[in-house]
Amino acid sequence: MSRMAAKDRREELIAAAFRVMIREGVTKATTRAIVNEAKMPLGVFHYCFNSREELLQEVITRFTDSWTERVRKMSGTEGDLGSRVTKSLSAFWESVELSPGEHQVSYELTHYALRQAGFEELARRQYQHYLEAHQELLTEAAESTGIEWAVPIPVLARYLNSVLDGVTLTWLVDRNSEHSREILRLTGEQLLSLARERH
Amino acid sequence: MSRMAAKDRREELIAAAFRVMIREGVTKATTRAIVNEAKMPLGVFHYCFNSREELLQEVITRFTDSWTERVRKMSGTEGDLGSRVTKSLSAFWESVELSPGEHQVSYELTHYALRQAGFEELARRQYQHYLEAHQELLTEAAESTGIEWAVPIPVLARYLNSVLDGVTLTWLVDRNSEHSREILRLTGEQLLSLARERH
DNA sequence: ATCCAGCTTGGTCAACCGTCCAAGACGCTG
DNA sequence: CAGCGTCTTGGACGGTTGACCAAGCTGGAT
Repeated sequence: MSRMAAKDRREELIAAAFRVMIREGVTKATTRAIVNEAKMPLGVFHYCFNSREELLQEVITRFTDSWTERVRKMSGTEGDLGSRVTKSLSAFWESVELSPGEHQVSYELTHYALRQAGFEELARRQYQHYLEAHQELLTEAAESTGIEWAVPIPVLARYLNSVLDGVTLTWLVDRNSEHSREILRLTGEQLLSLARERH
Repeated sequence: MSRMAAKDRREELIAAAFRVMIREGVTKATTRAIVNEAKMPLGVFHYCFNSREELLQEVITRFTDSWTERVRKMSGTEGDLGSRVTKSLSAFWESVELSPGEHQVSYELTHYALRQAGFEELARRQYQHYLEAHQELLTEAAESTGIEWAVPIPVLARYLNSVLDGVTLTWLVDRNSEHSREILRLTGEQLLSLARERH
């Protein structure tokens, strides 16, 4: 194998682990499966990482960061509240149908973290960031369209996050795209009914 | 060990497996952990089950059946639509806070089934039954209070199921009971806004 | 040219896993 | 009591896993 800095190898291993997880699930992402995917000898693994858990931790944090960033970019910048909400929800759903594996892995990682001693905080941080991203989305939408929400933003953000989580999970199981889209449309309407003129 | 029919041992093993899963997670429910929990020698396992998968399959189907039955019993039988909805949602949430482990295991089993070859159908059946249970709940509530839903029942049932799934999952991570209850209250209101006089 | 920190590699280890089996013990039936 | 289906048990097998290590290699600094 050509010589490579440990830092660079870490990156490639993380990317390889991510691919394996999407293809075969988190539990199947063993040290051997990962180095095999990265086309590296087994010994590399524990030269770059102290443990498999350390890699998993890295995967989780990167996953969280990349997804929150993507949520932030879903914010539309023009049009009235209705079209902005619709556009955001459509963008979300597009990402789900485009890469279902990523979302499936996301759930698996959450449940893995909830069970793994010392990882609970990572799961909490994950959802904390999701909720904050949705809060920003709602806040910005309200401010730039001159309305205010009839419900506290943190609660509304959690409502939004929950619906998206639930509809995604259900879709991952039965792949009913038609009904899923209907729910997002319905959710959009419900959201609009909670907006009122700023007093 | 005192003599016992294989059928009876199967039941005890299933129950033991269930306890182990709640305590330590689905992946930790190994054949040895299960027989140890049931205080039986290891050899018993493959005398009662052809494989670990066969046990898992049994656990999943029983879990599904027991939960759908519980959902059906959440249907209130008196009062107007508003109080019935509130009561059902409260009953649901009570069950979540009372036994979080069961719900956590439910998610883990779903994701396990989605990855296990030949188990996809089991996961589909699980959510199919949940959706049907919610449909019955909504239908019965509408009929006995003289209203009709402004949205097709299957879609509304999926909406309800998604919200409950999402809020439960989020709560399992951050345990924010206050906000979770707020969401259920909000969901109840949204539901009521979708009910109209039968024409 | 020498040196040395950093990188590479294959093999090895103990632990754990699902599965299987031989040999025996039990208890009902004829 | 003899026979036989059913249950019981401890041990064993092959495979996989995370982790570790000794030995060698590489390439830039001195």
